[in-house]
Amino acid sequence: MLGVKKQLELIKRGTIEIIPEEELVRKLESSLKQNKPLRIKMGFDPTAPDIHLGHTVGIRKLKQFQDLGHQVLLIIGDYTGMVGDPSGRSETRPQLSYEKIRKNAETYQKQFFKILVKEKTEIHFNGEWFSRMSFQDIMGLASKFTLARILERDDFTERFKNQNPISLHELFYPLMQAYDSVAIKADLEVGATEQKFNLLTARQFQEQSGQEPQVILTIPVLAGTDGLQRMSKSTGNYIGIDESPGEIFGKIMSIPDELIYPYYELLTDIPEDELLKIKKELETREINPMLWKKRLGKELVTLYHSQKEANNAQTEFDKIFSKKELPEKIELFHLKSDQPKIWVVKLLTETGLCASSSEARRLIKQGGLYIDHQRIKDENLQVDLKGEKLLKVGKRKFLKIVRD
RNA sequence: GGAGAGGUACCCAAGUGGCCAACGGGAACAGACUGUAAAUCUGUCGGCUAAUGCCUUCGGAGGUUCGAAUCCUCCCCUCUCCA
Repeated sequence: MLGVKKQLELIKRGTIEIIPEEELVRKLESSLKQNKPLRIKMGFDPTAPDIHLGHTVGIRKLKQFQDLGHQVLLIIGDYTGMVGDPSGRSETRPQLSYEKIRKNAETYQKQFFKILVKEKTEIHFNGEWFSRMSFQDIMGLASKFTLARILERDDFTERFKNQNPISLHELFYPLMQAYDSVAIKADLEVGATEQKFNLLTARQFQEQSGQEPQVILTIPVLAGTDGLQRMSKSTGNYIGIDESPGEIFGKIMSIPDELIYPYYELLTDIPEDELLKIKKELETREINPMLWKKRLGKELVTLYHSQKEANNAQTEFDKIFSKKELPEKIELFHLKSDQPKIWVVKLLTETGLCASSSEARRLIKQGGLYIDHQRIKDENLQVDLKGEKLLKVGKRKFLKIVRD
């Protein structure tokens, strides 16, 4: 195991706060002395089936701890997921069914280990302890906290001030997350900055239970591909680590230029000195930022797929968007029809390229449709179905049609 | 339980009897431009229709009216104050 100083240096990279830092130093020292790894906790609520880049900021931090020889504990919030974390939220989260959550939890577990080492990771569902609690237990937990403390939180205050509803069950979320730490005796918990309140609550609970309180380590919240809101599935501005190389690469290319640097910093393993160089070049605009974006896309595809696929993704992108050529592979659609011709609009809806006829008409009027490289302007066109037809809809949808 | 305010399209948000398929903004989509699926600009943005047009929509259900998102009745939901 590395020395305390060296460990601390690594741990601090890319973190916002460590509270309290002296305690972490002390914990690291005693861990080293007793050769006993620290218990590092992070929780995830499986509210969507995918792990996205936003999650990986924390998971990568865990990986660091893992590499340093500490014990990583993942808490899958099957119970907290049903409540929905109000942190940073301006409205109540929709409540998910238990089945849905368990199902998401399965895909989560698979995706975690694209980053973490499975054998060295301990996974717990918080239903393990919550499902066994009686109403009495829950009341006991609730009695340790006051309304004033809960309402201190910015998100609740905002909602209250704006006269938005706050459901009672949401007030329990911090208590549940805090209790998780008690249940697994965490030494340190990693969470995004907006989690600070929940993380701190755990310290209080642990102390009251006679445990040494956990150190909290906060990491930045990753902005989504829109550059405005935090990355999340529900706002659709996310990049899932299980997505195809082409999608990951393309989505990276769609992020605003200002996001290039933060993404490098939080999502890649690029060494410090190179980071500085990138930052400088982006600021001075010496180089077209697109180039840095492409490299970023490649880094990420390499991380979650492979180097080879990363190269392919870039080649494809260049082909389609820079050179405006065709992609390598185009899906073939078998159109069932006994007519030799078909109305364009119908063709677009039948193939699922457009959701409605109106949308298809619009698209054609706007010049977004090409058939066999010819721009189609006539929305009444009857398309001859002889042989194979190549459709291009908008910039990025391609389809080959063949009549069955 | 009492008094008041509110529920409008994916989101925010105007609209208080016909000029409303519903202002504006965001998102999304298309086009132009750019060595970016960035930025910027332009356009589109309920459905069906070649089109004049037709059909469905403003929390839900009824009603008044030639005509309702707008008025009335009941119901559901949210917020505020009182208890």
